[in-house]
Amino acid sequence: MIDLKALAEDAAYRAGAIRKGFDSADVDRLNALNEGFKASLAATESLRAESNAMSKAIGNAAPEERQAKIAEAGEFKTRLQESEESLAGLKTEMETLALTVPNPAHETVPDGGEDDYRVEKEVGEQTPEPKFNHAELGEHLSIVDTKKAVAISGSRFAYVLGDAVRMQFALVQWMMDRLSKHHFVPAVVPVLVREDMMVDAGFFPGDRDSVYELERDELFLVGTSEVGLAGLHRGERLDVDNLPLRYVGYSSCFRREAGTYGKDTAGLFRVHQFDKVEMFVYSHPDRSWDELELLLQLEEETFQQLELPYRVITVAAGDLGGAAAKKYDVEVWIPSEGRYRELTSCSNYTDFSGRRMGTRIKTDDGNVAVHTLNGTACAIGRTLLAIFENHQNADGSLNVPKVLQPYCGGLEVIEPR
RNA sequence: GGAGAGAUGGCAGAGUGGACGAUUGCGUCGGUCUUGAAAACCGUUGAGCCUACGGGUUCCGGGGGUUCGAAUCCCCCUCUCUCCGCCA
Repeated sequence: MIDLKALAEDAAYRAGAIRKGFDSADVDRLNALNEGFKASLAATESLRAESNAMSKAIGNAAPEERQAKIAEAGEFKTRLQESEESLAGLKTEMETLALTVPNPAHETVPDGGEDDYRVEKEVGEQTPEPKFNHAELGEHLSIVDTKKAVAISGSRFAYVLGDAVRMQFALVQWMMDRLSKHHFVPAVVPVLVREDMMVDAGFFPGDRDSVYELERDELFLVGTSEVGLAGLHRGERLDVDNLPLRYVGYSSCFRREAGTYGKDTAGLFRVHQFDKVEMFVYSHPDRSWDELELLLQLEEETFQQLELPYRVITVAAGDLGGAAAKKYDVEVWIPSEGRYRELTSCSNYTDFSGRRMGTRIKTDDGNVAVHTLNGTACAIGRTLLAIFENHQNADGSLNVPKVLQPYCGGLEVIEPR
């Protein structure tokens, strides 16, 4: 949820929403609705005050006066009801529209759409094209099987097998160890959540099509553990002294990938179900931009230590999604494709989700919505795939990255079985 | 899945149609006393929204309803607990 007051009064805030593609006519319409709502609220409340006073008077009235007063109050009530109905109508209209307004882009975010990102840095030397692409290598080493998965679940599912599974849990354990040094509290979160949780976390109504719905139980399968982590302090007031609160979630993630037919059909890159380690931070508003830089730094270190060449981009305003005010993508070099592909990202949602969740902090200026941030610690499927491509030997065997070897029982090389 | 009980402020727990935004206890914060602390005593202490900053209004799990008036009565939903069944 955006800050309606800021949208009306703060030109920069308004401009940030419009840069994300929101119609400026709708901003005007929303502001007008808000004004109308406030006027109607004041009118309704003063009628209500009158009505309350009348009721109170009945309680205190002498018995012989009661009937007359009750009749009078009954007549007055219809006026109040009319006013209440029109107020409710305005409120619904305003809230429905307000929910569609995106969190304004930060001033450091470039204009434009998907292709208008800004490259911040490139690190590492691009690996030459390997013998096998990631999908081929997975089959070659019998550590990924998509054909069998298709038979039981349809396209975009995969089995991860054998030493790849050892690497998967090595990645998880390694991340947990590293993040615990930065006081991230580990969390395994619910992957089935209610609709209002999807709204409050900032995903609905915008991303509804990309989420699996279990209609019979009125539950939704989350696309990221971020949903569960964002809901952890719903309705709470957090103590300033405990901030920042950092969590690291682990869960399976489910995505419908609607509208991506024909894209990335091979291997693990784009599947309906994958496991992910996710960072999530509750921050004081004054500190959230520093926290974003920390998340980025942690993500970069991951690829430095895994010895994967990468670059960092700042995503352009039009490609940010509803909730993020700013987002970095960290893209790893995929030599078989000759391009960088997104492996992790981190975003500052500022107060967008905190306001919906009712997660607030007590400050000298009263209670304010907490800022929330999230960042991918490790999207496991894509990380495995990047390792397949970048650590492949000429003979088609695969080197286990050095930092993961201790977590894989000393395993150094994966050979065909 | 079946049967029953419940949901009230930071926590515990009263309140069953008008005096209740809510008794009380604990906790919180401030003070008295004390070299300091504890104890004791005195006081303080929920949140949202609107505001011409005087105030107004809403909130007792959520949503509807009855009534001039609802924490209290009625309906629906959600959740929690107990017993049975099932189960990693």
